[in-house]
Amino acid sequence: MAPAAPIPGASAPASAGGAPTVPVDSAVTIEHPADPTRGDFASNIALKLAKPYRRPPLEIARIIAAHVVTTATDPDSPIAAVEVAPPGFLNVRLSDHALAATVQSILRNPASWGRITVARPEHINVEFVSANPTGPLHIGNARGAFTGDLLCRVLAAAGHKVEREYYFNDFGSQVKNIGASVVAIREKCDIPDDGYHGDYVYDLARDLPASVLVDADRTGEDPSWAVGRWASEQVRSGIEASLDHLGCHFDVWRSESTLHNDGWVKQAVDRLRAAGDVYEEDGAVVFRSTKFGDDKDRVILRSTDDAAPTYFAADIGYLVEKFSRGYERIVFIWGEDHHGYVARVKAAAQSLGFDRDAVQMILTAWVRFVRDGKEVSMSKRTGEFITLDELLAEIGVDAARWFFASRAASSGIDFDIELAKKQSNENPVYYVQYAHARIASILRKAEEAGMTPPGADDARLAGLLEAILPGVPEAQLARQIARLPEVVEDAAVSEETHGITTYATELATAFHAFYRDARVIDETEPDRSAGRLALIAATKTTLANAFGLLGVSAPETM
RNA sequence: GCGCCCGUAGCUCAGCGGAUAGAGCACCUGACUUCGGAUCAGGUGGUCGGGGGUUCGAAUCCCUCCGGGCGCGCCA
Repeated sequence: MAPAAPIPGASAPASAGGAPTVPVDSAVTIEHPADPTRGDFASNIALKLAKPYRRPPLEIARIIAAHVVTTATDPDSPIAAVEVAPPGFLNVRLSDHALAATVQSILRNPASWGRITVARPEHINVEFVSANPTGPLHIGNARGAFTGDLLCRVLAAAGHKVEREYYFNDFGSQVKNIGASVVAIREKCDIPDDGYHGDYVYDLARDLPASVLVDADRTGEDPSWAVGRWASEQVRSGIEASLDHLGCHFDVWRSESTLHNDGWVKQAVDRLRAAGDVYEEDGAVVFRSTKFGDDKDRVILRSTDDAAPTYFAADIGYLVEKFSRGYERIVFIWGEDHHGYVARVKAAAQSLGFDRDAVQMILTAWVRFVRDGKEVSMSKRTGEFITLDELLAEIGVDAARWFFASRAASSGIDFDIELAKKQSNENPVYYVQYAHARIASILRKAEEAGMTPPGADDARLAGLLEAILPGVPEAQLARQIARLPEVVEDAAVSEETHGITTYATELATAFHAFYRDARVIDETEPDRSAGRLALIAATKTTLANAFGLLGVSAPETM
């Protein structure tokens, strides 16, 4: 739940003289106790120091607590109390003053609430989806879209500079295959065995402009290629429209052919050669990837005259091209069926002289598509699949985003669209959105009653907030609000986003509980009402910003 | 055969070295003459796949077995 935060400088203990130097590693953590009555933060540092100091953890904890308490007598200290709990935890409680200051800062600058700056911001390229434009996106491809879009939002919120990229193949035989399929339908012949059969292929055949065939005829080109290029561009722009509908935008669309035409592939092969990491075998050129930990060496050219590069060769060229743009980190989001590919791409990066750790692969687990409890195979070739568009039409963007955001990338999903439709009304996203709409409603009502929440620069704000925070409902809500930045950090570090949906749900629960116990609009208690209005305004901002991380809408009414 | 991922409540999933293993859905019992009941309070439900080991402490780390998924083209 909480980040495993190393404590800076924790190897310099405060006890008098003769203290051993204690190596502190990531095993020392500060986290939120599962039980909120234990305080706002808990650390296991005393447990970790017990062994090197050869003292009981409880005793060490008491020494540290005594030291912290003396500094906490300062009225401006954010720490209100430090407690020691068996077997040696240190539990720290935040002061109302600190909580009030947090709420105030949210109201002062709502847009930046939850945005943080990590220790080392990077320029990161994230490539995802990258489905070949041979058919519309189906829910299998779509997982990468959800995962990648969410990751990019989180990385950006954490202070990284992020560029989103889609790589598509317009070079290989699949292009010709879809062209041949379209041509076959057009000429009322049977679709070839390796062709495509979905309804969209028939639509393409219907929409194909005659000029494409005429031009091919004039130049003497195989019409399958000419039609294939036309068809794949149609499909690609359809994919872009689907992703747009999802709220997922790409900064760069890169085609494989540009890598070949602009010389990146050749340059990459030359560099591998210069590094002495290629050899020739059976008339092919082979990259010695085993030198860098791969299981076997990989063919990069199918002949020795620099012709016929393999798909892998294009990927190596792509690595060179991407790094030439100055990224410090290059992330690929792949389906787990590509896991065998990780070692060879990292090997290539290393041979090319790049940091292999700057190349990172995130693998998403399989989505099994089930209908009536039985698996249905999805295939663009057979045309049997559920498209992203259908999914979004059936259950809506918000419910779909929440569904995928709630699951770890590594967690396999059984997707039953009938079940998803049935359950979409039960999707927790509505529960959280309801909390947001309810706050909006209260704020509207307050305005009608002539009560506006105190502004961020209202001199009375701090005092009004500190006056209400001793209240249990207020304090619990404020503590939930205050967690957003660390939730963002957690998500950015772990590169998993489901903590955000969990957090948003917990925040909504905290608000609903507050709503039950604390009446906001009360003309007889103007000061308390003003403080509570400020608190729920900050809650609304926090919910809205969490939705922003998820790409989910924040409705004023439902 | 080799490699990677995954087995946690009836279902879908969190937790990934700490304090009593959690949430949503489902099921059961309650709660509105006041700011939105798409709500709230409570309850039923678990050999964390099995077995060893490491540790003060294991769902979490290591070994092993069982079950499931995915890879192991000069395809893309």
